Amino acid sequence: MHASPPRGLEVSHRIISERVARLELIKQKGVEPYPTKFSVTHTAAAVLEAFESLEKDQAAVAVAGRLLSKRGHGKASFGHILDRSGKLQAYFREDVLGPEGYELFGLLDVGDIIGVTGPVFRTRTGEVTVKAESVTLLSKSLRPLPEKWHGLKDVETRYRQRYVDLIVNTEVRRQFVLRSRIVSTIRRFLDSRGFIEVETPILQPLYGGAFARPFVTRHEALDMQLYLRIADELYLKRLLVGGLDRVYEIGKDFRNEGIDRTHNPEFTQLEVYQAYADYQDIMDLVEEMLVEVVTEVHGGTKCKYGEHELDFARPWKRVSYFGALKEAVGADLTGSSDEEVRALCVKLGMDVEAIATGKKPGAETGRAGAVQGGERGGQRAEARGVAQDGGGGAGGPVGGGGPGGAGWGRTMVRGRLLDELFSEKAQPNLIQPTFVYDYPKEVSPLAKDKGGSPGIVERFEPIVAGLEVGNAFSEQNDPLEQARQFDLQAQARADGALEVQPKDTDYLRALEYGMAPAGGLGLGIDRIVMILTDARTIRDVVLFPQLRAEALREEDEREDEGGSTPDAGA
RNA sequence: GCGCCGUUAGCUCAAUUGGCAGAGCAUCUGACUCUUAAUCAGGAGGUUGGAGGUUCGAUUCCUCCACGGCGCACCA
Repeated sequence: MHASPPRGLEVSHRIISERVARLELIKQKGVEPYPTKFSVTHTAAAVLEAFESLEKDQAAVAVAGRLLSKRGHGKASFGHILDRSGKLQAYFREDVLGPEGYELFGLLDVGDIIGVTGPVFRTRTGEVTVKAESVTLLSKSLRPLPEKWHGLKDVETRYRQRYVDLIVNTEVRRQFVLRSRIVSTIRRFLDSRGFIEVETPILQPLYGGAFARPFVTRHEALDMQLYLRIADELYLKRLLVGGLDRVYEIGKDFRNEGIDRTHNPEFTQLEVYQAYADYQDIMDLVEEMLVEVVTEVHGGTKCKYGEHELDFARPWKRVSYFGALKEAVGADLTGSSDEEVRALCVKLGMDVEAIATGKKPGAETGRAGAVQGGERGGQRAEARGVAQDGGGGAGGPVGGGGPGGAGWGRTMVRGRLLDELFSEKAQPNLIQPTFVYDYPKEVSPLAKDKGGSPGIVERFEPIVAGLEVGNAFSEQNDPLEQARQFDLQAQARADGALEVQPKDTDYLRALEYGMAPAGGLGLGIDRIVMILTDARTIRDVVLFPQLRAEALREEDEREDEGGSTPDAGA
């Protein structure tokens, strides 16, 4: 499907007209082409499974699905039908169906949805087949399916018309079934541990819990502006205050940012909060949960992703943030000064000034891709906002004109450079499932300080195949400290940092009642599904990825179709 | 937002240096009662994504536009 549909439509229109003509013939025969119901006894897979006994008993089965192929041989034909479980061959004979029945079969097109009843047998070539004693048209198809051999490859059409993609590309179908199993396994895992699934507002008067520009919408009756949530975090932690000690939510977050191979504007995120736990407990939780998920979909802890053979077996590698950095750049930057970090970056050929001022060309890459779905609450991001003291975008909190690329404040350069170093040098090497823990405080203001380690917070990210798939920490539950962080953010906001969330005074009020110590986690479901289904782009694990509007000329098509009526089937 | 690449029949793809736009599958007609990329014979199907330009002549070269892919930026 390309922008304008022109000539091609004339042809497809011809094929459609032929099918419409056959549809009319079917109606003239008194056959209802769109009946309401068909009683199915077996799926295709069930027939294959139970073949031996079905054949012995000569039991008639009733199967239904889409007719994928027709191979006519005069007074007999073969065809395959596809249902939710797979494909099954059917055999149609005139002497069984009768002249009327066989004639009706002749009016069927590949793509029609039909029901077939009859006994099963094995053909001379060994394929389990239903011998049709009756055929029922269940839905007439008017559009031709893509070619049987090469299938549908055009990615644009595959995304725009996912329904066609799902019909003809079995691998795509399998992938989305797997996605569903991954999510249900996660639910089962958490449910069995006493977590309850909750639903918090998607339409929010104040957005928060991450550092991102939101989508803005409007409630007419209330006459107020609302935002689509960018994270669930602040609402879920309110529930901890309320005494729901183990909660989780799986839902869509919306971030008004660029689209690329790892970012869709709406994406699915799991957030989990467990009272009386810290980030170490959450690490265990993540390990155990993913082992269960991977085992469910792959039958073991191993999984291929691109060139890599991943193994999710416990225990995962655990490496501190500065340890990973040291391994990557050969220098221990723990407690390093701004100048030391800067000097190292210069030595490594990084454009320090550009990074520091937020204008670096062509860097900052690793982190970007990493987090969709991965990073929960955006602790780091908030930190960033806090640090911004200059430069960037002007205007209101939302929807201002600028790109939001405010310059990095002098106080924040170290954190920014560290992050850059980590994304560029350390993260890409972390292929096997790894926990990177103990992050610099500069980039994690909602996490709790690590006792005895100034400047470090209790936070970790699970990294798989070089991608951040989540973000977790021991939650900040000191209301006064949290208020200080909010005030710092307000400062950054005033300085023009578009992505910084507004101060959420109700959230602070909640914390003031007292929130149990807790560990929290955000896990990017899309990212997890990508890894477990060996998908290269997020669009392959999102059923209907966001695309620009298609130039559909529906009216024109309709008019054209009304035109000539080919001699087909007459 | 920027750069590069792409868009040819319903689908998958060809087309020498600018010289009559092709194939396979699908479709249509005919034959065929165990085929399975069924087979055999015959036919139809195109304003090469859109609009301009250069040229005797444009799928091919140039400009603009639309959509997509990749990269960058943004961001998670």
